[in-house]
Amino acid sequence: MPHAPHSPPLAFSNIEDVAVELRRRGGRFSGPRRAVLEALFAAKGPVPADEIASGLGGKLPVLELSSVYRSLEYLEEMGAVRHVHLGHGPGLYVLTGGTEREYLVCERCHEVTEVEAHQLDPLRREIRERFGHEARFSHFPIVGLCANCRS
Amino acid sequence: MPHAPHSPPLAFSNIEDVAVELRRRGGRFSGPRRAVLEALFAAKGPVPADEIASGLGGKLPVLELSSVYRSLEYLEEMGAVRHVHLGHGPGLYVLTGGTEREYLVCERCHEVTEVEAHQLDPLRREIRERFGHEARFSHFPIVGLCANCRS
DNA sequence: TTTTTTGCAAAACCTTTGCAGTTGG
DNA sequence: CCAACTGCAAAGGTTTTGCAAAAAA
Repeated sequence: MPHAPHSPPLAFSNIEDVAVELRRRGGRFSGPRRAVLEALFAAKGPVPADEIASGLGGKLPVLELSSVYRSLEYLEEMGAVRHVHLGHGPGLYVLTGGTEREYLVCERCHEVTEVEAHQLDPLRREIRERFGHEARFSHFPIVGLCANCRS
Repeated sequence: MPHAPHSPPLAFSNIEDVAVELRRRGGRFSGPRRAVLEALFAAKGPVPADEIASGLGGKLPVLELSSVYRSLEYLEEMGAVRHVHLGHGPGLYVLTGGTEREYLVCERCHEVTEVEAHQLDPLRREIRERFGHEARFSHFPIVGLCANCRS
């Protein structure tokens, strides 16, 4: 499947893959780091740190919020995780790898539409040609009116 | 949450125009509101609330930060002001009206490029056709690598 | 005078940090 | 064992809020 995003997509398809890379870098695969990864693998979309800390509503271990932030920071540095800001709330964390997703948010009903990154490639080309800027829509969403709210 | 005024872009070209509309809505044209507007008219780009509060570096009156936030909120509700988030710092406020501007930010060198809104119309069309979403790029920037950092 | 708005202080919210103790390798 | 990591507590940065006093109309 030919989609060539920008950076080499370290696709970690399971927790053990992350553990291996983490140890390769001299890191330790601690309880909290494992639990954060479990939460992220279990989550269906981007999640805030405090939801991870509270064990995604009860099924996973409860963690110290500051440790969650530190784990997320570490995992982000190693490229296993990224975060997005879809509005005014807290940052939301997702696993990288697999099919990269980007976000459209409706400013009226706040509906969030996930799209696969390569679906925005024509836009990226347009922007590159026009402004020389290589757009990633990976940190902030495209905000506007969804089809419903337009009418 | 991103709120852009959906109604016709009221273009206020000077402070008195805002004052008139403000009073028409039953509001009062107080000292702080005037000072906030002066700061925004004086600023060359989007500015954070605390810079407005401190009189843009000395030439304008010093205001209470909470009053600045309240004034900005009011002016935003009446469509004279909007705010953007160009990164992880505080929100940045700008006047609406006149030539609307949108922003491209380089994720490496943090350079901010202002573009006139209509320059993004082809992108908007593309997005509308593809996702039915009427994009405004007015609240978050388009983040990516600028021409320089790409090479 | 009446209602809105301000100033101040305090809190709320999200995130980071210092440090002593614990733990993974 | 020892560096890396965690828990806890505290602080940092941004924005909001409650309330009595001040000011606009």
